[in-house]
Amino acid sequence: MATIRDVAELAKVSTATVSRVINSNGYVNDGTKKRVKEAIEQLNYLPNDVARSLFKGQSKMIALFVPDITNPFFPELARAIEDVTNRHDYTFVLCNTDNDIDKQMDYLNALQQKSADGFIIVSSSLREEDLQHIQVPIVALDRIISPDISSVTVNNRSGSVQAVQYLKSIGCTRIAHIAGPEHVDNAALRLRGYLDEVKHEDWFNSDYVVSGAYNFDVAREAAIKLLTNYPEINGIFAGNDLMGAGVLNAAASVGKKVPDDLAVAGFDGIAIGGTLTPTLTTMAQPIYDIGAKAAEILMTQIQSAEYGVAAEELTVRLIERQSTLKGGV
Amino acid sequence: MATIRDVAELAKVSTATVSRVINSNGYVNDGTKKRVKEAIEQLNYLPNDVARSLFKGQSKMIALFVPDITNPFFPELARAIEDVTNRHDYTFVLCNTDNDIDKQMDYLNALQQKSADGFIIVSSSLREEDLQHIQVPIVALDRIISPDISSVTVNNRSGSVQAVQYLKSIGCTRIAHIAGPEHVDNAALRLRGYLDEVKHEDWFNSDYVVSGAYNFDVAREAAIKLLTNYPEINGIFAGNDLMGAGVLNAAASVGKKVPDDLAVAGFDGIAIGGTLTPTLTTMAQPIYDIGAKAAEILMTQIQSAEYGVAAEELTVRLIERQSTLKGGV
DNA sequence: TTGTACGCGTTATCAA
DNA sequence: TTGATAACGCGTACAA
Repeated sequence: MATIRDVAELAKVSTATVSRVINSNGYVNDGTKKRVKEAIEQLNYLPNDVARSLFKGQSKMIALFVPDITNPFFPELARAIEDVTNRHDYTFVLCNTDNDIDKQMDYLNALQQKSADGFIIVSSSLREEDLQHIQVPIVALDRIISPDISSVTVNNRSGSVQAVQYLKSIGCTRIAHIAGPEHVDNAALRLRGYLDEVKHEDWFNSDYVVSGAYNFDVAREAAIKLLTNYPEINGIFAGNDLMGAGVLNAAASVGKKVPDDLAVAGFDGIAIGGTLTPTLTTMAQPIYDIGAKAAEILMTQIQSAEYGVAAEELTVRLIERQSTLKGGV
Repeated sequence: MATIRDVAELAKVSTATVSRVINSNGYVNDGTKKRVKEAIEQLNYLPNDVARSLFKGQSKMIALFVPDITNPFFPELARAIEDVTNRHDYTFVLCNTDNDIDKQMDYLNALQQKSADGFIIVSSSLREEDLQHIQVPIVALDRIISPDISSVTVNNRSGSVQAVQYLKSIGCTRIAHIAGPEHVDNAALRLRGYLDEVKHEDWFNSDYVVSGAYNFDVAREAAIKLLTNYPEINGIFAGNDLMGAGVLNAAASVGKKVPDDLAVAGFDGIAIGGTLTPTLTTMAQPIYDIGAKAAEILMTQIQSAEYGVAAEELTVRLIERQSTLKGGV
């Protein structure tokens, strides 16, 4: 690897001049500029980013923390963030945290030692105080960690209301809910939204709410019990698409036809919803937009130290698919 | 952020001694060692990795190139690699290449400038000559780029043979194949495996092979046509699980019951196969193991310059699920 | 318009 | 057993 000194020698100038040419900084004669550029070309010179980082205290590197990239919600999010990151000539680091506090703290330290310029964090365990020693911008996703930390979220509660209203509108008269883990903010909000819309119905029964743990198998078993014990149920709102898939499979097990006997809607809008049989109606989060927005906010905050705190709430939208469209499939 | 000099001053020693303590290098008196450690503790000192990298020419950072992390095959792969990477105190960089040559070259250059220590590459476009200027270890996944570059692959061809044999064994007498893109190595191999097993059957008909482009919708449409034109087909081997999902949906559209009228098997063993209705039988690649193996090889090669070339071929294995198990669902 | 020289924070060599 | 110092490659005051 050629260094700036090699270029300087070949072009018969000082390293300072080469540096000026590279960074289009300060005055440099057109003739010498040309000589320098030729030398760069000839030596196939590329500046050493590590030396730059050491000097600047910045690495042009940002990191995304997710619990597990294997969770189908995160790949699209990661893709969006990486796209923006790359467009700005930043490097994208991915960290799987399993929501483990120690792991997150370790990543945080390791990346600070590498002069990482910012973090985008999806975590249901990290608290404000865990982040206080971080000297670079942070954007929280999916939940608000503190009023001092920028965030991008969606309208989970009203989105759920909308989903349940939709199920009613297509004729469902007994609607159950498969809920996610109580301690996860968005799961709690989605349950609230469901309750907002059904708790005053005379048919409402608290047994219509069961826990599916955001997990396919758990949701499947829960749905089988539900449909067996309460055959009158003709609509299910699942707290996420993965559990929606479980409900679909459960329905087939107990001989309920979807959507004729039972309408099913999920939440999230992950890609697999469109590959199920029947394809799954869902309240879709604008996953790509969430990631892109978060990355843009982070880029802005990195560039201008005093940017303040951003708090964006994006909007979910209904995607109607076969699981609620009678005469579908 | 405290520096090594701050620690040195506080402990009344030179930076050299602090360095020795940090890296357990060379002799240092127990008493002074203690003083140094206390100073480190007190100042909350963490060594600056950028300075270290500059000195060593290594960054403790490796990168994974995938076409698109959104493709459901890659998250589990990425997870495995990141797990190993993290365990070795390396940082994991993720790059989506879209299989675009220019993008890959750009990433390669950018990461070399950052002194990245190694690359794991999934690419159907990168050629040996594109990689010749890279000075650090590379592991190729899913296909062999050159005999000089380490690789981890699976037995696509014999795996496909096995899949088709299995379909025969459960009673399929007319088996079609939805193939992936011809120019993708593994798709070509899987097609070969299918042909190995059926081309001499008297019922074999070249129209039984259709292209599904490794895409859900394309495969779905292709399968609908296939099942409509050739109602005698009672088994379909899809070149990957995504297309298998498309076949499942197609079957529902044309009123074919899976698995009773039609058995379906896919390839890859991605997680969504287990969330479909019916769940999808598949020839599963050991995705996590592939990633972990690749990462281990890379780590070894980074540590010992002269390690030679590794070429591992792992084995796919059949996972029987509802789509081929009569009496299932 | 250009060059000199220092500093960014480490590690390793050499001498003491 | 410890310390002074050069080097890693770059960017920027400051001087010329």
